[in-house]
Amino acid sequence: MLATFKNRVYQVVAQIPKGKVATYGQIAKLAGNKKAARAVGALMKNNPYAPKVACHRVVGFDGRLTGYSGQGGITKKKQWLISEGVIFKKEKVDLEKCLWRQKYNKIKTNNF
DNA sequence: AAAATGACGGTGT
DNA sequence: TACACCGCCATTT
Repeated sequence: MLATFKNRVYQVVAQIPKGKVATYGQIAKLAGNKKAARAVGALMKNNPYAPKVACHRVVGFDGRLTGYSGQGGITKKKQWLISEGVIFKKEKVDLEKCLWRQKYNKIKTNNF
């Protein structure tokens, strides 16, 4: 396993749980470069690890469905996500509920 | 090695 | 919502 950027991206994407989605920027950040969101998309297009890599669970920063070279394109991707339990707001994903969170925010043990 | 490419992110009209 | 522009980055040719 080469520690290249793209491999890290595939590694991260493969960890996205069902019913959740991640943004290109988030993945890029986890991979080491939060500004490499664009590069992430390009890597998804190649997607040599498909279907192991859940490329369909990757959405835009606003939950917007961009890209997807798969069959049916965006429409199919949308349906696919819905089937996994992802909630949709019009043409966008409800990031408030379905955004993948690798790290949970520190819980306040001493509230008040 | 340099140029071209793109499934982004953000801002403006 | 649509369209145009620009900045950014890794991969590919």
